[in-house]
Amino acid sequence: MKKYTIKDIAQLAGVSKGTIDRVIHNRGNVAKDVEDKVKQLLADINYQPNLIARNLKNNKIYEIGVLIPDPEKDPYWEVCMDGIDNALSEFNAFGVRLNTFLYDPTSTADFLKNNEAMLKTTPDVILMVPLFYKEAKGVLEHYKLLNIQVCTFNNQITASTANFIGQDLYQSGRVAAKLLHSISDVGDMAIIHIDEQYKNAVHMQEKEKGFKSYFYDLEGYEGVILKCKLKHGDSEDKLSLFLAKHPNLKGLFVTNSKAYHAARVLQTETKSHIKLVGYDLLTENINHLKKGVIDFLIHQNPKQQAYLGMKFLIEHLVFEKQIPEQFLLPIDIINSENVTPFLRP
Amino acid sequence: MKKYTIKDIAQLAGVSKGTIDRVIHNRGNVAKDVEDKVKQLLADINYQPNLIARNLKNNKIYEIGVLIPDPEKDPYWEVCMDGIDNALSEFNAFGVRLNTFLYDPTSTADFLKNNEAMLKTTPDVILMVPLFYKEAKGVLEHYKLLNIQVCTFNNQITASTANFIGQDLYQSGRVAAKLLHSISDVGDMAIIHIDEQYKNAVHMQEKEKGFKSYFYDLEGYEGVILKCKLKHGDSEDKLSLFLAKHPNLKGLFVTNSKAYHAARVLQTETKSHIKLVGYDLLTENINHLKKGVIDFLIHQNPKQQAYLGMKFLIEHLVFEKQIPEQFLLPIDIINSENVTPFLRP
DNA sequence: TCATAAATTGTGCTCGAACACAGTGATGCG
DNA sequence: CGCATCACTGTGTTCGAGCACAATTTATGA
Repeated sequence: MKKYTIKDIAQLAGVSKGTIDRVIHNRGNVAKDVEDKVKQLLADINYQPNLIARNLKNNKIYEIGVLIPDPEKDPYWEVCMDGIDNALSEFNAFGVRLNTFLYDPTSTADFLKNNEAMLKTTPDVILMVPLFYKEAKGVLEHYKLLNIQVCTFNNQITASTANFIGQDLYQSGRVAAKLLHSISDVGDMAIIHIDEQYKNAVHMQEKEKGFKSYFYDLEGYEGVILKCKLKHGDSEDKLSLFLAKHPNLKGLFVTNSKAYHAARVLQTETKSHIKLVGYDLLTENINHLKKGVIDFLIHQNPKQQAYLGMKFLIEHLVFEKQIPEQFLLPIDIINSENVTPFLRP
Repeated sequence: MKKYTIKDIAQLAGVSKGTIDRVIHNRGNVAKDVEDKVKQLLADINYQPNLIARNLKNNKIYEIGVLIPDPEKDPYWEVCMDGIDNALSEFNAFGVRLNTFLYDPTSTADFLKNNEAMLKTTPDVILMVPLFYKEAKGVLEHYKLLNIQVCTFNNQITASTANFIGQDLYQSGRVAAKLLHSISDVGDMAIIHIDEQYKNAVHMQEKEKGFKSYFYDLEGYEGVILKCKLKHGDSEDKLSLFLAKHPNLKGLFVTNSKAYHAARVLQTETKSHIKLVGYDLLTENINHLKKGVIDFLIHQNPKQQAYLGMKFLIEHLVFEKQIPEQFLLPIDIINSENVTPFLRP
């Protein structure tokens, strides 16, 4: 069995392949009746152009610019590189090259500096984590002017045209709430924000809203939802005080990957009646999960996010596929027993 | 920037592209010194052949045989077709055709009959669910003789050469145990097998083993692990009796997608102190999950399994990619709050 | 030494889509 | 009529790898 080719169609229509090509690409210069006839024929046999042949001419190496936070500054980003490498090795036969730029996640200046450096490599497409709202917005507009296709992940910049890959953070807050509710005794809950500047605030605000909404929706819930912001350095002492002040606490929800700080406090103070839910599969979090100090982790799957971003961009370049405007990953619930398969390469 | 082509390498080595081709494919008839030199060169520049050009000649339509249980007989299989369709539409430009055969999951004869029918379509590769151990083993051996590449999913036939996609069932039993342990009061646990013939027994046995192992590993656990087998028709009455007989029950683990049967019983008897964990996102299960009668579902992701099987097979045909011997999906934990994103198309 | 076989190497065509360019026929206009 | 213009159509080349076959060089034997 053979696939239909342009030549076959030309023969069927009694014209030359040049005319078929003109019809397919709406290049004009085709007699109306011939055009209609060919279009009908194409529809009838459901013609699918051979992507392999279509891309044969294109033997350039595509440059992919990658602009993400430096894993040395925050280990959360380590696994992203694995996801990118996975995508790269899957598509390495299609001629793509990476230009990776790592910026300091605490410095907008460094973000802009690395962006400039990346643009110097004249990327065809860009994969980025837009940590800083204002700066990222400007940068994205610049890309648009340059007509560079972008994929963003992890942080959603609202009202932007960039294609985004990530999670529904509001809903993930609700998931955390449901988990804490199902494992805790009746009592108060606390939302703990650790080590986050205002710049990243959208993140934690969304999660906080979702978390609260779950308990507000509950009928007959009598506990109180507390909130506690901790800063780098004094976080564990401050949390200790917070726990002492609220003896009726039954659950903690840490809104980012730093749940291990809270876990340390709970462990040293042997408060095993306080349940703990956090985010992300950092080694230290996993250790506490296995010991039972952390009860659940929500997996934001940064690796998969980065992988998908790369995949979308490459398939866009090579096969002219459309990149979805928004791609939300499922919210993975992790406990001590199902953590291992999620750590696979 | 250009990619290295055979022509480039020929020029670099000072020979013709024919010779390069002979070296790459070990076709012989190349002088030893030239061969060494070219091989060195290939390694130095890390030559990657252009897969697009390599496959250009191949304009045949590949026939993919699909042999899976009939969703009309068991709704668990409904979503498989979606996964297959997804893969198909992703790769439809590469010329693949599907020949789907649905067999009655309760009849080995029907399985064999449909297998015969499928083989009549002379498939190039086969995707199948090997429900029945003995029959599937014979069928797989037959495929091997015919030199047909196979992907199996959902059920692992041990000691077979077929490429398998699925989950670690032992571990998923442990996950269920951990979940029940974290949400239940201290008391007895029961493993409920519903509607399964001995033929599918490997399934439930593995899950049962995992479930038990979790509690046996626990230090100081005082509850009892009970077991209850239910058959079609009388399952709900029998479960009712079982619950009455064991007043100290605190958790139920249903080892397949039929947790909704148990949920109905718990609901009518208003035994909300008994927690319930089951498998799979059937509509009825989800309804009970949202009402809070089922506490957690473990998602076996049959849709993703089928999708991956198709993807592996097509990439094998089109790009000569290796199919992994075994591909284990992560064990997804689902509660009422994170269920929605998992239902997406 | 020369014919012939064997070993090695080079050439040219194929695949399907894309596109530049050449070719055809009809019409208009001085 | 001559010729330019226009609308449309056909032809031929390109991409990179693969492979058949031609061409060349080297080895062998009488």
